[in-house]
Amino acid sequence: MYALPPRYDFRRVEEEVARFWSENNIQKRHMEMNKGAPIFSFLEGPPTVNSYMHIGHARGRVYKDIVLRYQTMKGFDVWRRGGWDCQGLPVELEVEKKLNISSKKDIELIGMERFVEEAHRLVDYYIGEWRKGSERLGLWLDYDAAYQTRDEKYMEHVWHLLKKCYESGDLVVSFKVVPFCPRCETPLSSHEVAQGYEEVEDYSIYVKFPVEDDVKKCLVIWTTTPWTLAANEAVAVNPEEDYVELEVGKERLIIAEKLLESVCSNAGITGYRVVNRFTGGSLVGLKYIHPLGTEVGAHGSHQPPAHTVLPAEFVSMEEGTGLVHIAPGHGPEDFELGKRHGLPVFCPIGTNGVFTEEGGRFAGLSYREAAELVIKTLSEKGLLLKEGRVIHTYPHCWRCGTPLIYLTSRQWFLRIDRIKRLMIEENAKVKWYPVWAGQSRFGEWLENAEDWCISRTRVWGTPLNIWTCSKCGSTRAVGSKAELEEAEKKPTPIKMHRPWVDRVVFRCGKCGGEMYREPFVLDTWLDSGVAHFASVDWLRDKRLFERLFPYDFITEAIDQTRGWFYTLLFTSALMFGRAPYKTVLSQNFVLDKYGKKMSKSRGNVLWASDAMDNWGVDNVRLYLVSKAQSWETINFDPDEVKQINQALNILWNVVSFAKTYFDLDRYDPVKETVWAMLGYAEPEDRWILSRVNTLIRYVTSNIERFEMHEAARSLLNFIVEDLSRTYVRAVRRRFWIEERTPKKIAAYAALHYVLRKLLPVLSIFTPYISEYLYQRLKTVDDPISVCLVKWPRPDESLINPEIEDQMQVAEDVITATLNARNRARRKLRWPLRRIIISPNSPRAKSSVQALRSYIERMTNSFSVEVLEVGQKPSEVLRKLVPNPARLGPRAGKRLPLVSEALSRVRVGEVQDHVARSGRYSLVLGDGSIFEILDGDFQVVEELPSHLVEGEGRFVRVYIDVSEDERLRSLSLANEVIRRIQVMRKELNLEIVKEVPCVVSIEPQSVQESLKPLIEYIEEETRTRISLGLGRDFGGRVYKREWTLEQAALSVAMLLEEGKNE
RNA sequence: GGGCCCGUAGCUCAGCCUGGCUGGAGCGUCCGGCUGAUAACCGGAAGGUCGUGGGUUCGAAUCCCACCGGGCCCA
Repeated sequence: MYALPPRYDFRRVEEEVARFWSENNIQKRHMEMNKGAPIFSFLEGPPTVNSYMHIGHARGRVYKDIVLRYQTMKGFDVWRRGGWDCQGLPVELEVEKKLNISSKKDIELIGMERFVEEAHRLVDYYIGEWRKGSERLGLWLDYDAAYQTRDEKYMEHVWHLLKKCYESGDLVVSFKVVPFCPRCETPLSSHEVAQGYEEVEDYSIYVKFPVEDDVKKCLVIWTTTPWTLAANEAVAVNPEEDYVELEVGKERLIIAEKLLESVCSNAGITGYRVVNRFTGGSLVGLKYIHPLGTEVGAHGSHQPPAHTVLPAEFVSMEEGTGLVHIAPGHGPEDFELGKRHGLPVFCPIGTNGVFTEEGGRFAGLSYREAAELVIKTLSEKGLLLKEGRVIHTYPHCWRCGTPLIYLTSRQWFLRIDRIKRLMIEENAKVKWYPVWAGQSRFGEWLENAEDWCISRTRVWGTPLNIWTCSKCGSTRAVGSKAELEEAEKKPTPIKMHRPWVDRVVFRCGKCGGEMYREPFVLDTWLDSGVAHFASVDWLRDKRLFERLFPYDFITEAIDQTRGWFYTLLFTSALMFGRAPYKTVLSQNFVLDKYGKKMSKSRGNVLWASDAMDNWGVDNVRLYLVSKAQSWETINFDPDEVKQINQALNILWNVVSFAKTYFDLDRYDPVKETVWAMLGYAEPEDRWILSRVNTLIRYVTSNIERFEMHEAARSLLNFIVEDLSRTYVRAVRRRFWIEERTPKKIAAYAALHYVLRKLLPVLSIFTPYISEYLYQRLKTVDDPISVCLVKWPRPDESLINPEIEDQMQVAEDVITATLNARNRARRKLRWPLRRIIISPNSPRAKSSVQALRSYIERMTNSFSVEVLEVGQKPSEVLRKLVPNPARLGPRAGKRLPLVSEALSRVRVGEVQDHVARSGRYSLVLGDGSIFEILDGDFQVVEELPSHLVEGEGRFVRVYIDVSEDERLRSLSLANEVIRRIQVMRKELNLEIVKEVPCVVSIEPQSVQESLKPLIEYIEEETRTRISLGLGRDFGGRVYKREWTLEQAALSVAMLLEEGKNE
C-alpha cells in the first residue's frame, strides 16, 4: 500500500523518486519517448567546468529543463545533447591554483605537459560534479553523448572554420593595440573586456609639455595613466575648437577655452590672465619637448610628426584639457591616429606589464611602479601641473580582476566587415524573449561590433592552426588532425593540444624553410561559439546537423549577449550565412538576499548543491521560476523558499486526504471516472473540474510565451486557493459519509481527475514531488512515470465559465458570512437559522440562487433568503432623525418634542406625504401640530438586534443570530462532536474504528436536550454513546472534561474492553 | 557620455502594452476563529506621496517629457 507519510519531507521524496527513476530507467525513457516525432532542437550552452554549479547556474538550468520537459510532453522528439566548455583562461587559473603556481613562467617551469595533464584531470573532475548536480536538479540532458570542447574531434571544427576563413581572407594577422591582462599575459577580446568594467581610483595628472621654440609656453594635457607618457608621441587637439593661452606667473599654458574653468579649478590655477585665443587648427604642427625625452632615450630618434601637435576629431570638450596625449602603442584611438600621420608605434612594455630595455630609465619596472616614478620625475622637472586622484570605470580582467593595459602586439583577428550586415539581418529574424534583449541590446552591440581578436598567448586551449615559415614568412592553415601527418617533423603520437602540436614542423612549399606554428591558442569563446556544428560532429556526418540546424531554442544569462549568443552568430554567419538559433530566452542573475552580486571574494556565493540540500530541489526550482520573470534579477531569500515548501505541503495534504479516503472506500478511478459520475456531481465538483481545465489552458499559453513565472504562480495559486482552500473544504463532509454513496464517489472522481491533470503539468516545475504523488494516484492505464505522460490538454467540455463566475460570488457570500459570524461571535459549528443576501447586481443574484444549497452548506445555515438587487431585509428599521440645522431655528424649544414625534411616526407615510405635497403635519406630544418640510429630516436605517451584517464584493449578507431550542441543542451537539474528535485524534485512533463512550453533561436539563441528537453524534464521531450513565466500563478508559459556554462536559472513551479494572 | 531594464504596502511581486470601478496578492505583524488534510486551515485589521516634478486628458500607477535612485551593457 502506498500510504502517505504525514508530512512532506523533500529529502525522503527526492530519495525515493531518484531511486524509482534509476531503477526504471525513466530518464532515458523520457528522452526517447517521442523518437521519430517532429524534432525540437535545443543547443546547450556549455558551462565552463572550472568550478562547481552555483545557484545562478541552477536557475538557468531549471529554465532549460522546464522547456525541454514541456516540449517532450508536447510530443516533440527533443534534441538535448549536453556540453562542457573545457578550455581557456578560467580553467587555467583553476589549474594554477591547484598546482600552487601563478604565472606563465611557472607553467614553463613545471612543463606544459604536466600542466595540460592536470587541466584534463581537473576538467574530468568538474564534469563529474556538474553532471551529478545537474541530474539531481532534474535537468535531463543527454550527458553520455555530451560534447566537450577539448575533444580533438570537436577542435577540428574550430580548425576547419579558421582554415576556411584563412582562405577567404576573414582571418588576418595584424598589429593592433589590444587590452592585455598583465597577470594572465594574454590579450582579451572586446566581449571579455566588456565583462570587466569596474569602478576604481586612479591617478589624475595634468602635465605641461613645453613648446620647443618657447619653453615658457606649455601645452597642458591630462591623463589617468602616467606610465603611458613614456610612449607619448604626439598631442592631439580638436581643430574646430577654440583654445586659449593663459598667463600664470611666468608661465603660459595652452588649454581649450571650453575647459578653461574646469581645468583651473581641478588643477588649482588661480590668478591667470587670458593673453591669446586661437583655433585648435592653428596649433597643429607645433613642436614640443617630450617631457620624458631624456629618461627614455629612444625618443631621440623619433622624427616629426612625432612630438608635434596633430588634429583629431575625437578630442572632446567634455573632460581633460582639450589637448590629448597620444601614445600609439597604448591606445586604440592613438594607434589609428598614429597610423594616419605616420607616428612611430612605440611600446616599451612587455605583455607582463614590465618595461623593456627600450623603456630607458623605467626598464625593469612594472607599469605601476613606473607610474610613480613618472610622476616623481615630472615633478622634479617642474612639468607636473597637478597630481590628483579620480574615480572612474576602468576595464579589468574578467577572470582575475587585474586592471588591463593597452599594448601593441601582433594578433590574429576574425574580420567582421564582410558579415556584419548579415549578422544584423539574421538577428532580426530571431525571436528574442524579452524583445528588447535582442532588438535593443544585442542589436546595438552588433552595430558597434569590431574585428574579433581570437589569439591568446596561453596554453590550455584550442591551438591556432597557422604555421609560418621562419625563412620566407609564408603561412599555411591546417584544417584537420590528419593534415598534421603531412608534417616534416612530428611527435608520436600526434596530439592537437599544446605542447605536442608545437613540435609539428612543416616544410615550406615556397622556399623549403621550416614552418613553425604560431604559438597562440584560441579564445575559448570560439570553442563554444562553434557548438552549433561541432557538437554534432558535422565534419564526419552532416545528416544530424541538417535535421537540427538552426536550433529551435537556446537560453542563457544576459551576459551571454556579448558572449555565447554573439560568438555563435558570428561563426554561424561565417560558416553557413545565417543565425544558428530561432528562439533565445534571456535570463538574469541570482543575487543574494540583500541584492548584492554573489562573488567568491564577498563570500556570499550559494552553491547549487547546498541549496538543494537545505531547501530541496523542487522548492528551489519552483522558487527560482515563480519569483520573477526570467530576465529579471532575483534576490535569493531562503525564507521565501520555505514558503514554496509550505505550498507544496498543502498539495501533499490534499493528496494525503484524497488517498486516505480513496483507499478506505477502494475507490476505482478506472471505472468510476469523472464522466461516469458527472450526473451526481455537486456544483463545487463541476466548478473545480472547470477550474483545472481553465488552469491548464492558462499555464500552457504562458509557457509558450516563456512567462514561466506566471505559469508557476497560477499553479501555486490554484493549489492553495482553489484546490485546498475552497474545494477540499467543500467536499470534506462528503468524504466523511460512511456509505459508498454516488455523491461521495462523484467527489472522489472529481478530485482524482483534478490531481491526475495537475501533477503532469506540475512535474515540469517540481518533478520529484509530482512523481511521488503521481505514483500514489496513477491507475493501471497510466504510464509508469509522470515523466512519460503526455502534456494534458484541457477538456473543453468541462470548462464552464458560468459556474466559475457563480462560485466566485458564492465564495464572496461565504466570506461575508464568516465575517458577520466573526463579529457576532457565532462559531461556524453553531448553525444559523437563516442568512439574508442582498446582491449588488443581477448576476450576483442569479449566482446566489444557483448555488443556494452550496452556500447553506458552507455557511452552516438552515436557509438562504435572496433579496432583490440592492434591497434591504424587511426587518431593517428605518427611523426619522431631525436635521437640527433646519429645524432648530423653526422649532426652537419644541425641538425635543419634534424629535420624539419623528421617532414615533411611520417612516413610509411621512416620506410619501412629503414626496407628494412637500410637507407633513406632525402631531407633537403636547398635541400641537408642526409642519415638516423636505430636508427637515433624514432617514436612518438600523438593523434589528438579531441581524448582523457582513459585506462582500458582490453582496451584502445579513445573518440571523436568533436562536431556539433546536439550534441550541444542535450547537451543543457539534461542540460535543468536536471534543470527541479531539480525543480520537489524541489517541491516534484509526478513522474507521468505532469506540464506546460515556458522555455526561451538567446541568441535567442541558443533557436532556441532547438526547434526540445522540444518533447524529454517534454517526459523526463513530462512537457508541451512553448518556450520563455508569462511569466505569471495566476496561481501560480515556477521559476528559471540558467547560462549554453553558455546560460542563465529560467524555470517557473505552479503549480496550474487558481488560483489567 | 550613450543604450537597455527596474522603482507600487515592512519584504517579495501583480496591475502599465490597450488611461476610467474603492490600486491588488503572498509573506510578515496584530486580533479572532477552526480542528479526523492538523508542525495544517479560516476570518478580520493595521499598513501605500504608485521614486520626484511637469505635461497630455473630463480622468494618469498606466501615455509623454525632465529629473532622482538602483541594476546591467557599452564608451
